[in-house]
Amino acid sequence: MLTKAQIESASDVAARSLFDAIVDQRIPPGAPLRLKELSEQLGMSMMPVREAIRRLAALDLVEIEPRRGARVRELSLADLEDTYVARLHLENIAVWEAAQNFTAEHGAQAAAALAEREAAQEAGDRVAARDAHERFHFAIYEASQRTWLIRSILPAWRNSERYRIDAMRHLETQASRDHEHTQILSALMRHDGLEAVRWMTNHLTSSVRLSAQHLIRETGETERDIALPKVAEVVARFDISAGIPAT
Amino acid sequence: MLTKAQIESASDVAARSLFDAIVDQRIPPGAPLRLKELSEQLGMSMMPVREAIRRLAALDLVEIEPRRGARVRELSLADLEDTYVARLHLENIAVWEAAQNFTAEHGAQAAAALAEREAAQEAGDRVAARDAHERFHFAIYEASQRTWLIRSILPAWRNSERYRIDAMRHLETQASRDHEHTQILSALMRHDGLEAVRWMTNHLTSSVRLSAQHLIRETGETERDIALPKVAEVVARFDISAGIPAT
DNA sequence: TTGTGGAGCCGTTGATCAAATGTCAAGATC
DNA sequence: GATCTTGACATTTGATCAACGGCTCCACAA
Repeated sequence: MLTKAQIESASDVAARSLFDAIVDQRIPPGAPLRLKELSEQLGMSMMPVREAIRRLAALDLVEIEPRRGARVRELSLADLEDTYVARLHLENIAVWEAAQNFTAEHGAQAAAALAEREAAQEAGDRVAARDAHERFHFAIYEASQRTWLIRSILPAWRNSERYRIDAMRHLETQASRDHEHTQILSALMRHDGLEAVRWMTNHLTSSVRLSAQHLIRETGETERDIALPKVAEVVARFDISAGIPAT
Repeated sequence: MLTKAQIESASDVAARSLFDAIVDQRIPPGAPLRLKELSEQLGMSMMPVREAIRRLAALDLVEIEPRRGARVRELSLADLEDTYVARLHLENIAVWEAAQNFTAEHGAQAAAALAEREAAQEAGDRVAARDAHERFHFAIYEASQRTWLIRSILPAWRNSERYRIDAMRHLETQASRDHEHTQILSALMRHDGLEAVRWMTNHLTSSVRLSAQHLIRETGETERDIALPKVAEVVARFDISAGIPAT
């Protein structure tokens, strides 16, 4: 029990609200974010809204032009590809290092988040599902104990959330993703870093393919295959380096 | 020539000014950042200062406690080690991928920044030297064309700047660092990714050792060796993955 | 096509509100 | 009698608000 609920400042509310609205595309890509309009909607002054927008700009979800205001960054296949290439690099490193230090407590936290995600999914609460999903992944990365590495993951993660909207709605893909999640987790509990990396790579690769298909259907952007590193190549990098003698 | 100098907002000025002051330790670790005090010093209102502080908090240079204000994050050997482990991972990937796409123009930009850095060093202008150094490294990373990867490097980079203060003052270490810089650049111009990674790893490893020595001397923190991955191990990871057949 | 005027909007300001801490004195306890 | 605890008050400081000033863009006319 919390002795005192951590107060949520007006700009916290605004930032959360705007983030959800952008990720759910209730505010579509390219749309301008008018301070006055948003402050009236949220029942607060312009300043907290302004600060919230700056925070989202730090995550590159919105673009700010000086004296011109902010607008939601456009989505593109190139940005999607770039985002997932970064995630593949960063999150595989985190998972690899997490495998060595993974404790039962890490496992419990991750499993709890996973359960919450599925419950929220059942209940149709997309925001809660997204939140729990993020907690699952980062509970895993926490085990790597690489603070700066974990921090560097967050912006790309948040950006990729913009592409996941609706792309994951179908039940069969959802089941397959749940399978990947549990496989990653169980590999980590066995301290099998290589297997965890393998499943993580599969997880991200299948995510980006679904997102790309959805984006192409939705926006009519020219269809092309996204250029990701091969799964075998990614995994091999970790596999072999494990056998290097410590000079 | 710029057709019109990009106007610099008050918060831009404040952010730059505070960043320099923190990195140069004119505002020491642990010191509180009082809005009123700083706004008077900088000759502006509290709000731009507040925004600048929030920006620095996004880089984790300062810590914000709600309703309590901000203070400069403390330095520690653990944080130093963590920062450089992240940098080793991230910047080696960037350099590796940069090698493939490196053009003469990238090389020219990087070389120019390097020259500026040495000139500023001669002139004793530490801020300009730091700025040029950052431009050199990021000119290289730009060649990787991995936007999100490059973005994720910046926070850890900026954090490591806090530890470099004065540690690099001696001429002989400076000369050795210049050598490393030119070796990285020339390897990239030859598209020799492996050699570039090797020099980058040396570069970061020697940087972190100098910074650690300085920190131990300065703060009297318990001396211990920092735990970094072995150079051979880091390099081998890239070496071998290059030979993986593209399935 | 180019110049001008007006409307809209952002960035900044100074003032106000509210929370948190430090101070100080009175009372309780040893 | 000395020390610690407790509670209210005052002060400091961050968070928010409403208004001002200046820049940008668009429409319209020459």
